[in-house]
Amino acid sequence: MDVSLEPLKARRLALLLRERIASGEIAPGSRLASEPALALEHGVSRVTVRRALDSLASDGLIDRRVGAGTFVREPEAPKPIVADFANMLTHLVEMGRRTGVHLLSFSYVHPPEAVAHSLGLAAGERTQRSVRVRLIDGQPFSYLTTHVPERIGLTYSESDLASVPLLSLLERSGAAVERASQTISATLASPDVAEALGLEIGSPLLSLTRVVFGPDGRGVEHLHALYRPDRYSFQMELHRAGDAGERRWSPAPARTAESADAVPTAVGAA
Amino acid sequence: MDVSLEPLKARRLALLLRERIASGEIAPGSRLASEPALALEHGVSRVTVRRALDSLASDGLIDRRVGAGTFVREPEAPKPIVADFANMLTHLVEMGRRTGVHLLSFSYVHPPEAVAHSLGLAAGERTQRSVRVRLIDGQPFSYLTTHVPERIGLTYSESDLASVPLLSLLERSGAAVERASQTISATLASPDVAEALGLEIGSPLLSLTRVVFGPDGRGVEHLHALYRPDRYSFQMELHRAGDAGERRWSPAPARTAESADAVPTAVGAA
DNA sequence: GTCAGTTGTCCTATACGCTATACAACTACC
DNA sequence: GGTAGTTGTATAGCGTATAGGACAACTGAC
Repeated sequence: MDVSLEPLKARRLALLLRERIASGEIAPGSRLASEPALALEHGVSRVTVRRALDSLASDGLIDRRVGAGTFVREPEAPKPIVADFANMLTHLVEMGRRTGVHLLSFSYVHPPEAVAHSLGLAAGERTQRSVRVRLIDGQPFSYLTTHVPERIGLTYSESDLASVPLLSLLERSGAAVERASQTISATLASPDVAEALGLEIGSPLLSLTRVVFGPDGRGVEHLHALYRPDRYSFQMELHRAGDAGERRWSPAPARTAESADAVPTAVGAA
Repeated sequence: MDVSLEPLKARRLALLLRERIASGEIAPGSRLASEPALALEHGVSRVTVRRALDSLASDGLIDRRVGAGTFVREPEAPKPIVADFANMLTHLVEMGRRTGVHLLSFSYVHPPEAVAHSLGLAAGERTQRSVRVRLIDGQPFSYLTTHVPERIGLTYSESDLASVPLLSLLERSGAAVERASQTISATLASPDVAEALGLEIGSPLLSLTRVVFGPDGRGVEHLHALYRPDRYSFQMELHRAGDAGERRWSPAPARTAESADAVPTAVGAA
């Protein structure tokens, strides 16, 4: 995908409509508001509206019919992956086997201070840094940047990383994983990430930062993952735990990956 | 909040630099490349570079000193709220008491198809729709849209909703909550949400969709929440559960809100 | 102090995103 | 068939982002 120099207002409107379509707020098959109506609604000229729609049309999201209107196309979309939480890492390992991986970068570096601190490294200690893109059905859906302390990273090779899930490699090397801490947030696609994931710059991304610790309490892996929200989201079930008046809840070891995939897409794709 | 119309190339460069700073790739306190150097490196004019830097400076990310250079400022982090997962709803109830709420909208409507379906409503059945903005320290951080079946919504008033947490209202009305299903994703700020949260249109947002069910299996509440990622993020601890070779993990009833706030800001604020 | 290098400010010229308007071709509906 | 409403196309003009250059004020190192 070429870096499309889409102007400001047009780009914003395109992104906004894209989101509404992806979230099901505008149902597939239904007619979009007319170009003049959209222009009025968003306070832009019709030319700008058309540029935004051009972008959606070229991505096959909408169907324009002269004299009739523009319609939301039925998504031939491969259903998004829904990651379950209760057995999260298990699921990830399975996924690593089912999906493809592109290794974009592999090197030993001095990690950013934040990474070094979270891993508990000594000053000046190096890490193995890898950047990978995960694919499902040939479509990229996640952009992973990992840092592993050099002493551990040396136990496997670059080609290992391109084929075997990292968690398996870590266990194989004897660096047992004991616990992990992770944070979920949201961010925008920077140019390099956008290109790798086939997105426009400034598209929304799910962001996950996970630090995995070994039994000795030392950091084993620092993962920064960026997900395309239209192809990947997190799903969990909460069940009541505790007395009636207590209002305590806990995540439940919910459904399997298969049943989770059967979740209504309008919810799962949000 | 004025919609700052940041141009194309400047915006891109600003985004890129913002990411490099946030990720720690450019360490706090260190000097940035000079403006002419950045211009050359990114193939833009110095004017454009300066516009990008203006944006970062106005956000307090960098410090420009005439004759010396521009430096990455030490983040005086306004600590973001970190929501813990294990006891999620409990935390939410507590938060509802500590934080402020603005009720933006309150009405009875025919819900979108996706909402009606997830709540298990009959065709044509109405819901009570409310839009609220949550504040912490007077700063908005979440935009909540809820749908509650009409029969339940009638048990409390508009003013109740503006002061008492919705979950408490539901329990007070006898509609005991049994389990919930939720999905986490990411999206962009639409104009109305952007204004309510004090953001620019197109800013990234954490998106959470939760459907709460009663003991009879019927839907009690449909919540669509949008969070400012710089003020709110999700945090969880994962602990190994199961045998050594099994690689099973489960969320842990982790730390309290206080200790969670002590998480390195570079991670929590990503 | 000297000097290379930095940010701050101003200028001109060009490129282009955006608006506004008009009209043609087409479609769905009455 | 008529008609209102739609998308497709073209035009002109305005505002502004961008490029490129020049100079001043300032800093830090030598």
